[in-house]
Amino acid sequence: MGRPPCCDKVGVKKGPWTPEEDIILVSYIQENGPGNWRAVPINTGLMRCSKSCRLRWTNYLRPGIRRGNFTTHEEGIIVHLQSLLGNRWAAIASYLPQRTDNDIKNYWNTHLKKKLKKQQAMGAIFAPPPPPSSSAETAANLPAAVHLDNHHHRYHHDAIAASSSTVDHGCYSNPEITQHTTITMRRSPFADVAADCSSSSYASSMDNISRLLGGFMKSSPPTATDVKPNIAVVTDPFMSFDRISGTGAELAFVPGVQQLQQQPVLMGGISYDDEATRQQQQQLHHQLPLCSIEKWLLDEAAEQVADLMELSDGGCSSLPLLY
DNA sequence: AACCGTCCCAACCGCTCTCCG
DNA sequence: CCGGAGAGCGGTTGGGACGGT
Repeated sequence: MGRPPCCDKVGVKKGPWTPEEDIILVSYIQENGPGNWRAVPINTGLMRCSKSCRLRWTNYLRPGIRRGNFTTHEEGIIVHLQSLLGNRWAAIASYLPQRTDNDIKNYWNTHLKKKLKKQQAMGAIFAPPPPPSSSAETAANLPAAVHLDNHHHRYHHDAIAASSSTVDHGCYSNPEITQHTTITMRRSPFADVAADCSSSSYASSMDNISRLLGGFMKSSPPTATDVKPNIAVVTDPFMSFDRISGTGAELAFVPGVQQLQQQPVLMGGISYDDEATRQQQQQLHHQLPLCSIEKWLLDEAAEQVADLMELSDGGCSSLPLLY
């Protein structure tokens, strides 16, 4: 233990970021892409530690961040995922690419926790809802009305997290599978440029500094079209919950529609185009019943994929990106 | 108007994970 | 395999905004 905090150095500035600092940071990332955070303060002259730069970028400056009030739909997703995954905010955030884990965490701590407590006190405990396909009935049962305003959902499932979560949700009936398997999906820092940002504070009023810098996406960071070939759309919704032995496997998927491109799903250096592997995974799926929350999410995902396709057809430049 | 308490969120802290030599 | 460095994640906090008295 004991590595000294990176921000303990003398001369390292703390506290709120100024617009000038933001612009410097964004300009640098525009040129060099995100990553290698250690080099950022050195090369930019920012008196900030690398961590602070990364945080500022991921939580505030990166394109596509949606600010402002959470929709009831987003609330619903957060509540369900929290019960499923526990306080794994990064995992939850991967379902809401326009929101940062920090935002979700804050929203949970300041709003949803209270809201749930209140509801529980009133005896109205959130129960896993039936799939939304049952329309009006479903809407009544959901903690929040479902508005499909988030077009770019990617679905993340972490079986380990779910099974080891302190929240006993009772979704997984096969402990052997849940114990040894994991899937991790990460949102791209470049995803969802087309988010509509409503904002009020400094940084929000800047509407993301990146927007001020018109051609932000022009250089090294992967663009939507750059990355698009790595997105595999999986027809079988069960595919989406692949259980792969080991850790660190990353799989991109959008369940419920035809495969858009015949590309291997290559995430984190692991390719899933191998047919034998695929079949093994499918076998695992069929051993593993989905809980209602997962079903709900999958059904919802199918609808969102339709939105997604519409968007991409409609010339939207910000398809979900994965890395 | 001044004070006080509460709320909210951006940012920090510290731990864990992952990668690489 | 091991250790160090960097990156990522979740919990916590500081302080500004806001509302009530």
